[in-house]
Amino acid sequence: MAATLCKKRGFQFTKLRRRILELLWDNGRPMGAYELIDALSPDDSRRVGPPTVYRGLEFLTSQGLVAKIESRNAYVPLTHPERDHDCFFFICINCGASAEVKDQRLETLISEGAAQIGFQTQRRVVEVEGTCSNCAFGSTT
Amino acid sequence: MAATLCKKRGFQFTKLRRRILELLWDNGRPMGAYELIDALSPDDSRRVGPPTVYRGLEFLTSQGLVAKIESRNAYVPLTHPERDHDCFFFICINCGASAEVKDQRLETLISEGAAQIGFQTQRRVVEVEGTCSNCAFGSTT
DNA sequence: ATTGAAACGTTATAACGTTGCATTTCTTGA
DNA sequence: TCAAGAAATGCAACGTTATAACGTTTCAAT
Repeated sequence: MAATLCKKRGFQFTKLRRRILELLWDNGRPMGAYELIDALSPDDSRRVGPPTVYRGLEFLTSQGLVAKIESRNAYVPLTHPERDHDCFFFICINCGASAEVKDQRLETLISEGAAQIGFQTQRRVVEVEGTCSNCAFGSTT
Repeated sequence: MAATLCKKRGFQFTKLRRRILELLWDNGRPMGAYELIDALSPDDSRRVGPPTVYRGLEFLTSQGLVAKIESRNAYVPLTHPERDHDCFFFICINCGASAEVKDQRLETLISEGAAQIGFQTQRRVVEVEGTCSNCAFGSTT
């Protein structure tokens, strides 16, 4: 996991942070914070608390390793932690799969609109909800 | 309020719905559901319950009169209920003001991207967080 | 070893949203 | 006009998502 290397920005890539990131990658679709809590909590041992997970997510988000899907209160791992661009997402309302997209033109368009009203952009949230090609096919089954 | 007329799509524009919409317009910035509950509840009389407000918001949203700002769990009144386009928003993280924008090019760009991956778009969430021109000026005070 | 900062654990609680069912209001049609 | 049915609202309880407050552990650097 190249993530470990990325952590040489002077921040610790702790066991907790690694586990959260791995869970997100393994899961394949956005996970809620409490879903992560369940996944992080072995049946036998003590259950981790919400703050633990939220702090982990906050850190990973600050490093560009994870993004929150605002329209679903769920979190996804990102493929481009190097660059600090925001990503855009297509999210299937049927299967929950989310596709990360980076579109320079979209960014430009938004920045342009912002400039026109003297708005200083700090974060872009672009989430497109709909049906992915897989689920569209199977819809008549 | 032209909203009343818009209601002649065969739906009732009840007192509750009207009040919620008026509160949103009067407030000038996004309001949370529980903020609306407070505003709807006169000190003397009985307090309205969450379902009441959420149902109102759901109706107004379905009619294109209100939109939810996903990144803030808050709701804003819309200026173009006639057309069923999604709107885009610039939201000030300092003062909370939100500016509604309709940009055909942005819509086109997103639809294009969707088409490329065989994605059938149902709803677009575009929210740009940052600092509005007003707040940027005052920032050194 | 000591210490100071960062990370984590724990409990409680705030904030946001939904379910299910009872009651009221509105409409419609004899 | 009035009964029947549909739509809307009232209400209590509950579920989900997120944070506050405070204590403990870990770990790197002296």
